[in-house]
Amino acid sequence: MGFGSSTRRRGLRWDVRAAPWRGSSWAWPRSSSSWSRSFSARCRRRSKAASPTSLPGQGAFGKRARTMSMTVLSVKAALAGTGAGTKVEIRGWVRTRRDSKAGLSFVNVSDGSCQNPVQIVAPAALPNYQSEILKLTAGASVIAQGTLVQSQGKGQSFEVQADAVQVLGLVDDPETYPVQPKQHTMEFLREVAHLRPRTNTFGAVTRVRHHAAQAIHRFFHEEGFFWVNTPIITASDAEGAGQMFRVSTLDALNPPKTDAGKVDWSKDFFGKEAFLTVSGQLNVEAFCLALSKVYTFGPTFRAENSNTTRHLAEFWMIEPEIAFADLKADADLAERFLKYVFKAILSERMDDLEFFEERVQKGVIERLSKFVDSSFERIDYGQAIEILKGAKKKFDYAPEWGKDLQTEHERYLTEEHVGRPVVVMNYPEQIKAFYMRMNDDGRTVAAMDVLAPGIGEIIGGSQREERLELLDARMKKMGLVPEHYGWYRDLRRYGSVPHAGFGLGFERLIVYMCGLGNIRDAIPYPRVPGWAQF
RNA sequence: UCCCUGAUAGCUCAGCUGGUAGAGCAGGCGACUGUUAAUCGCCGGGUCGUUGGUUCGAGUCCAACUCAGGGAGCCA
Repeated sequence: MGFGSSTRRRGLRWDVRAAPWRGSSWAWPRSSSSWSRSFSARCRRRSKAASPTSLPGQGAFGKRARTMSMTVLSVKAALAGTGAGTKVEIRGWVRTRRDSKAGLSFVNVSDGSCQNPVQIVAPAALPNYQSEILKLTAGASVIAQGTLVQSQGKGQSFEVQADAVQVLGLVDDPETYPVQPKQHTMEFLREVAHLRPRTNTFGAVTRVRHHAAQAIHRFFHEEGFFWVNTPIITASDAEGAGQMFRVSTLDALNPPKTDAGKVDWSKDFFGKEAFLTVSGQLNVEAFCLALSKVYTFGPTFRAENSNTTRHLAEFWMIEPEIAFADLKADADLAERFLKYVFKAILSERMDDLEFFEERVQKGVIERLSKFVDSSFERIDYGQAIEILKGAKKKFDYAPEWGKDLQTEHERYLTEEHVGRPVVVMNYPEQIKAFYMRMNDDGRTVAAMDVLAPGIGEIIGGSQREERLELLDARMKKMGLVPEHYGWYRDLRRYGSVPHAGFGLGFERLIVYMCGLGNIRDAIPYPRVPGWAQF
């Protein structure tokens, strides 16, 4: 489908500079490379005693620092002018350095607390100005102490007039330091996943991801849900949701064999075959039928060989499950849920959204704003097929009752036909999972997909089949053996009630909110077929 | 897994119909400056993904392989 509409091979770019704080030329003298070779040695010296170039009592962790009423500030707090006029300490990493003949250098420092860096004004009179400050390059770590003042220059309201700039770690060989103050492709930065958190984009993604996760827990908590930690290792005979990663302690080269010559899994750690979970849904249903409103939020693993912009082998999934509920209640929950999370990001991380708007994808803010303000349309799958058949638009795949909706169909429905989020409900039973509840028409099940403009399907859910006979019938129809689902069937034997839930890939939510073009950039360390570096 | 496209300097790219490689940024030196991706001058830097093949000659043409991106399928 492609999340970023304009994303071609090298479509997405960014750089480490923070708008509107641009970098500059920041040449530093290096008559020889000896400083770099002695770098680690100097670090060791520095850790033992105050740097010889440091001012007395200025060491950040020195004894006198505590007696000087120095306030350690985040960059975020400093830019907000917290404690203006007082002595403050800033700790972070250099983004850019600009030198002035007027006898000072401007060092932009970031600590990840917010999008923009703070400008440290370092006068040439500092004892380590020649020896260290002029050698600062992107990525170097510093602790700056000084007075937080209103900036004399344009582009920022507050800056720090430094009394001391302690250099903790310089950058070894700045020419090859991967995170340069320039545009980089997402593909390149994936190869330096340990350094990409230092870029504006990944700082912003990380902050949005955190706020989204917090908002999700807050939403469920406020609605009376309980968070259930379903198992990551599962020995279920079948879960029926894709290829699974095997978990085993057997010797892969020489496993124990049965008389029939097959691998003897009874000798394995769990006494049977075990895998990484592909879904917590079946497990959480048991808690739903006791605690009424529950959800999972945890890692999920799929061993599918799918190499796309929207699949990961390891991702985080959110799966709420509600008892005494039907499909309509499920759809209502999905609508409240998405709007709550998007509202939270709009109000809490507008600085990062503005960055995405400017550098990653135009229109992301409007897309989210419209989303939270519009009511979701609800249509039947059958209606959807009729709408698609009557559409003037030519589809690569002709819509047909009984076949699943293609991405092009979903996007037509939500973007062109309705123009806002759509919930498509009641799909043909043959294209949906065994646990979905059979409708009275005998040919559709109570399944739903939430389709959103700009992405297509974002949530999939269903009312679960709570009637044992019908559940067994559907299992058999789909070639599953009911006896393999003993504990799951028990839930229908002992006080069964109508219940429903849905699943949502956390990273897909991040992609949508940030306007990213590839899900591999929505998770700190992506795992996909052929790639598990870092 | 299938289809398409691509792989040239630390990064991003140019290199037309085959005649032993260029730019911008980054880096080094210098000039200039309360600067904001500053600007200007000079300099260093590439066995053109790998292996074969065609050719007098291959970054360029062919084949295979490896990796990457996009799309599809599967799905969240």
